Amino acid sequence: MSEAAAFEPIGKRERAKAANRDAILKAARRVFAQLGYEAATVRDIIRGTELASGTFYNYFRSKEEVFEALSDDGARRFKPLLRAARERAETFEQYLHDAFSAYFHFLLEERNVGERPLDERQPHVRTDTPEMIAIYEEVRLSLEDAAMRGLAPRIDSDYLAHACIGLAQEVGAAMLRRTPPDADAAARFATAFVLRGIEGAARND
Amino acid sequence: MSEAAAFEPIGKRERAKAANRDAILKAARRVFAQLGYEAATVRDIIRGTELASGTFYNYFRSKEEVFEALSDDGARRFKPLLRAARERAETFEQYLHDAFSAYFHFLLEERNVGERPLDERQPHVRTDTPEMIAIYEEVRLSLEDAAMRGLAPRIDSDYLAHACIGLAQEVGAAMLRRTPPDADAAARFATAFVLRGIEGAARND
DNA sequence: CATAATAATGACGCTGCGTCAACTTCCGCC
DNA sequence: GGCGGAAGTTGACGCAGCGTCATTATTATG
Repeated sequence: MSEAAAFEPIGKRERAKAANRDAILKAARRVFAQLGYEAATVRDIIRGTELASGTFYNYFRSKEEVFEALSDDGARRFKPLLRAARERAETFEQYLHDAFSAYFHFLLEERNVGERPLDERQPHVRTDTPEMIAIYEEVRLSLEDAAMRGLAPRIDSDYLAHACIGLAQEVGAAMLRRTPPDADAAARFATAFVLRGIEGAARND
Repeated sequence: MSEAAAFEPIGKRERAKAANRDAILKAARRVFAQLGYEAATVRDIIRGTELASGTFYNYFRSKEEVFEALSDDGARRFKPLLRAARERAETFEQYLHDAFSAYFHFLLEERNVGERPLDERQPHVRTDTPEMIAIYEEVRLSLEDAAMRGLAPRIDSDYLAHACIGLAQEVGAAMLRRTPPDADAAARFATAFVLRGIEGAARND
């Protein structure tokens, strides 16, 4: 026992905190999926754990903050994929395809983790957490970078980034509604669309 | 007095109902703008009127339903603009431009009506009301129609419609954040982008 | 082992929810 | 005109979730 403790450098306290935080996030994911974000309450979340109601507030200030933590989490897992696509890409088209493909596959996986039947009546909520804003920046920088290197025409990169993101969001949502969802097809669509779209928009600056 | 009443065909009851419903919607618009949708409560809304709390529930089942009514309202006002653009258009490009232009100008006006300082920290909420779904259908049909008549290539019209809508939403939001917002520039961007984008996507079917 | 530091607990007061019996207002009819 | 009933309004009520905080339990430290 004592040896086991010796092998474990971090304190019991620290471990418990991490575990609690995790339990809350896991429960929240479940509850949001089941009841929908709007209907869910802090009490519902905490009931999904072994903890007492007061404990929740040692970790998060509100339901909203939990949601942000979850989004942030997703964004944080996704960002490296995007960056990898950027670094790996040799052509602009390849970058676009990899980025969209990564996003659509990511969406698929996330949905499966949530394993909800996806009852499409609940209002869609989207928060702009720091990590999500960072993703926007990543996209914008990639596009500007490509423009700099002559791979893509110069263009209003702010609008362009937003156009790509909006497109990805909506096409992604549409993809998820299909049976079976085909992330690769969606990625091909988006890539082709944006690739030529940029040329069109460039002509118009 | 009696003549005035005679000139007024509809009953007092009916008029009061319309007025109450309207008062609630107006108050809700104000409250949502001021406190943000999430933070707003039914009580806040009803306090913004002369009515009693119970009366609210004679008109709406919940805050969500009020929000849907407001969105529906917006969508209902916007739809004719879209349809007009479709009927007026002689080229596909013109249709696209008119549609985007209508949307971006519509956004600008709606914001001014709300006259909020637009404190960009509140989460963005989007509900798919019947009227908004109808708009999606309108867009999709327009695009299919254009494809049929050979004005635009045949293409996955579901993805395409979603791409256009997502693009319009995000670019529209970005436009609103600029000072001053330029709806025409945004419309030109979106039109050019989509016009060529479609060609690219078509090649990929 | 004693003591301090830290975190978990759940009862508490408060606020908003949706309901409903009582009340008010309006309409149709004699 | 005025009476009866339908339609609509009202606000108090019971209930549930909120966020807090004094208390208790657990862990770290010397």
